[in-house]
Amino acid sequence: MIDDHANIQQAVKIYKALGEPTRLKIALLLMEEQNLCCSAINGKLESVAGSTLSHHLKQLTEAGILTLRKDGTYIYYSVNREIAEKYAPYLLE
Amino acid sequence: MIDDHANIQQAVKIYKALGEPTRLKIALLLMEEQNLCCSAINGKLESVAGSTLSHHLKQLTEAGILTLRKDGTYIYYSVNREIAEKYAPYLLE
DNA sequence: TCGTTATTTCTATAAATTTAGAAATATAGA
DNA sequence: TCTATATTTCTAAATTTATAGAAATAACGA
Repeated sequence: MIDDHANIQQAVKIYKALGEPTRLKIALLLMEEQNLCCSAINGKLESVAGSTLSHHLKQLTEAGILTLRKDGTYIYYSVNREIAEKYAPYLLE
Repeated sequence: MIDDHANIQQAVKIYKALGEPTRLKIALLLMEEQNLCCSAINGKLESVAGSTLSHHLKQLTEAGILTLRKDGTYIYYSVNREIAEKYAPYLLE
């Protein structure tokens, strides 16, 4: 049955998160250079408001695509490679 | 550079297509059983209007996830395995 | 404590997407 | 040709999503 598929909802979340240009670029950026903080990511994207970036990072994180590490005021993001391999190896190219 | 990535737009299209529950289910259905026609697919989904299904199939096809073969009045859909492997091996599980 | 920087939450608006009914198109068979 | 079935296109309504400004929260260093 189709329901054998582990958690279709989770997969939808992952693909929805990656199916938006800004978020896909964020994921690709983080594949090139792990452990970037919000403002570093923002510096590499063209004109996105902080609040918008925060919203995108939240979606990517809630989908499990990104992990984060807090250090003081900063939050460093990285790609979860296991998720990328299983759901979107395109990111690993 | 991030732009080394072949056709980010195409990847966005693919992930956007898969990031919607009905469309992801269609793709999973077609992994189980290739060469289903519109109405056969519709019979396996709960209550979707024909026009809605048509719209979803169009998106999946334009993203390259599905291929089609016309035979008379019928159109048979299948998953493009190369695309699935590269972008969404989750489908192959 | 104060001021600065990093990030999030709240709120509203604009844009995009999902959905389906109705009409249109296409093809097969009687 | 007529009829029935399969699928698409057109249109519009409802829902969701992306966006950013402003205010809020958090943590650092002076």
